[in-house]
Amino acid sequence: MPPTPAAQQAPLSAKDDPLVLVVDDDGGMREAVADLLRSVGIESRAFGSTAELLAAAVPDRPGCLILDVRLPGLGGLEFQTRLESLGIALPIVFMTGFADVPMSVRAMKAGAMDFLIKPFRDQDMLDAVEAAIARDRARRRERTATMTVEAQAATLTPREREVMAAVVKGRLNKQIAGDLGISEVTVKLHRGKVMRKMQVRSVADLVRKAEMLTPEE
Amino acid sequence: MPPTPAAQQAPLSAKDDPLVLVVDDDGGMREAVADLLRSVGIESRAFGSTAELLAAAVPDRPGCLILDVRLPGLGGLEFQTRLESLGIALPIVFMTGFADVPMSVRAMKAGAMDFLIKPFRDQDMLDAVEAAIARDRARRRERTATMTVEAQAATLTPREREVMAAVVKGRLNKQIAGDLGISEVTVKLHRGKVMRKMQVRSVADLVRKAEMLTPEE
DNA sequence: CCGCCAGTCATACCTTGGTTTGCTTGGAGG
DNA sequence: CCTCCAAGCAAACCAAGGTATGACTGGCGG
Repeated sequence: MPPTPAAQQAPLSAKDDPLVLVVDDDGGMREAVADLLRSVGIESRAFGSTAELLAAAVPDRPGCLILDVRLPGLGGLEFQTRLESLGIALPIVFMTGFADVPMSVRAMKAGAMDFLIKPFRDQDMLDAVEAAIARDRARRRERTATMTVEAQAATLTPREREVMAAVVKGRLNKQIAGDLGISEVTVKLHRGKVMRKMQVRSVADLVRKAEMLTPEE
Repeated sequence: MPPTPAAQQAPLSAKDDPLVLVVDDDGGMREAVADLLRSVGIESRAFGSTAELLAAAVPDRPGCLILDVRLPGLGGLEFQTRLESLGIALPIVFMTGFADVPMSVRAMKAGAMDFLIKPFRDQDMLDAVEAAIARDRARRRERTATMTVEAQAATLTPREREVMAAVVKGRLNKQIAGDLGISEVTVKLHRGKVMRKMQVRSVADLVRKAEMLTPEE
């Protein structure tokens, strides 16, 4: 990073450092978890309820959620469902003092990273948090890439989109021209524009990018 | 299916109908589960232990495993790990009379479909089994497709493999020739063979097939 | 009303891709 | 020893991809 002036590196601890959000109605527990995380250099913010968390302006950083299952207002499991319907895919580590098997299974089936019983071993929590952060990092990378491609695809005209779809399907220019009822030159023209707008130089790369656009799976 | 003679449809109940494997040391339980499954038209086989299951010649059909956690010999969870290391990815539905949260969480983290407490509601078991079978079907489809591609790729010579990799990367024939220190005509020759052996007619299809071959993810 | 832009086409030209034919070489296996 | 095959090269040829120039239309917004 030679081009970056050293002076501007001052607020280094941000943006890409993980931030863990802790929700528990027990202040002592919040403290304990925060201390534990701090001991391994992970920053955290604590909330007494899910409402508090939703009200707060949470910075956009990789991280995870540590959630008590038994919470005032809507419980941890309902909150998990709620977050998903809001399109928030932050990995969740549950913790609780009172839990039964069906509850933990439900949480895990809904995608929770872990489900710890209080009192848990520090290392178990740290392992879970570490795994959750790693997953979130991966998810964010994936999301960023997808959004870039979507932004590029958004600049395409309807016709260009049609042509791109056909090219990705492996159709020849000649065939595409026939399908769309236009001349081959025009197809080439659209095709060229697609390649430039999608910022690829080979059909192979175009295929890979196009596959990222709300396709099969 | 007009071309298929009706007479040959006799042994219809096989090959693609689901088969559920039940392992429980309690004979009554095995009976009950088998009856339940039969009531919705799902065939099953019961075993008294994991050893028995391993010893048996299980037909290759879509299905799942219903496993008691507490088993003679190695327990259900260890068996789950064991199956995975054996490359057997049959979805597992656990059931048990005695279980704690950590045990269920461990099972779910290891990929179990569900974890039911005896006595469970019939519908819960049926839902779990249905979901497990659906997953196994999807997995088998995926696996079949991958194996087909792998079989095709296996017929490629080392050189052809190199050329294919380069083509999929989007390299031009000219560049590939330079990279490999051979002439462009030869590259075209290999390239043509690759297209035939992989049974594709467009680079787009080749890219998709190549992506299925032990790539990134 | 005018300009912009998506969309269309033609002509011409060049680059890539792809096949065929024919020939060479070197190693593995019957 | 002879055959088979992966691997290579050349010449010639045709098909497909790609670009540039220039020109026309029709709709939409200022």
